[in-house]
Amino acid sequence: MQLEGFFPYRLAVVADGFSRQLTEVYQRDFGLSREEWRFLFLLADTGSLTSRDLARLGTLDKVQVSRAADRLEAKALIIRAPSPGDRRLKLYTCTDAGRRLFHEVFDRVNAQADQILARMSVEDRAALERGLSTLARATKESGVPSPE
Amino acid sequence: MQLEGFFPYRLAVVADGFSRQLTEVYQRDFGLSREEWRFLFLLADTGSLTSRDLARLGTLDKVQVSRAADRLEAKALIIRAPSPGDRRLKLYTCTDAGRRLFHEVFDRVNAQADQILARMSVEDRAALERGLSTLARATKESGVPSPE
DNA sequence: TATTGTTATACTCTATAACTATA
DNA sequence: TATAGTTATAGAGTATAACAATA
Repeated sequence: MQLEGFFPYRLAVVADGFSRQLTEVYQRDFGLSREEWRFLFLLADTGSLTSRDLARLGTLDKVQVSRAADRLEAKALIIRAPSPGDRRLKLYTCTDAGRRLFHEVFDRVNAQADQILARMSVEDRAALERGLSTLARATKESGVPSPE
Repeated sequence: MQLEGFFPYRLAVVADGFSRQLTEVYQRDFGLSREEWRFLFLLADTGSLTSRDLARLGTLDKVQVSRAADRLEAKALIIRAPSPGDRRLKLYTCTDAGRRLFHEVFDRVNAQADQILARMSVEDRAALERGLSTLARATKESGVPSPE
């Protein structure tokens, strides 16, 4: 067994290489961290979300959410307010500037992703989608001891 | 476009989740860093490799190689010697203890990976392999401005 | 002069735990 | 008491540059 042929290694290297192409765009060109980018992404097209929603939907923990919120608030891209129902929770809303920036960044990131994915045939992309979805399910089922 | 459906996000999350299951084994149970693990992997079944080989084959830079070598040498898992041909280069060789440890770790890591992959059908695994290979090629071709 | 391996440094990320305020 | 958000801290990882040895 060679390292290059070892599936886990290939997955890690390919995912990292692909991710790096996109990270460069939102980080270098727009000064957004990965957490800020995910945060904006989730908020841009919804009304408001709580920290809990953001953490769950964006695969972030509460510390990451809190710190990303600090920076996004300082840039006036989001508004942070106590949640009416339960005042321990915070409710986040995108500002117009936040929405505008997100769409600008999204176009650039998406274009970069498409530039890569367009080099694959439709069949290969479909295979990747399918394989990725089933791997996601398998990983989740294996990590969380499945109910029997 | 939802974040959960955004391909780059899904790829990053799935790859990270899968990797984490394996990292735990070689890190928590055997105290190996990712660099040490890759280093041992490359060396276990070959005679000797130079730093340059290890860097290229293991997607590591020269600093990572040098530091991983420090730790592996301290554990007596590898031997480091100047390369006869060009004495600026170092030549690394696995000790018997290194080989033994590698195979022990490999069995455990592989079992963990199989536990996840076995939850996928043969077809889904084939799709994943195919998709991953073509994505690797597409990413490489896109990153390195292709010769025209 | 250029390259290799090493060392140094600063920066970011990650994980964890304490702290506060609300419930 | 339990939970949410914040803040603090230590450790790991990353990127870059300086440096000595060799070519």
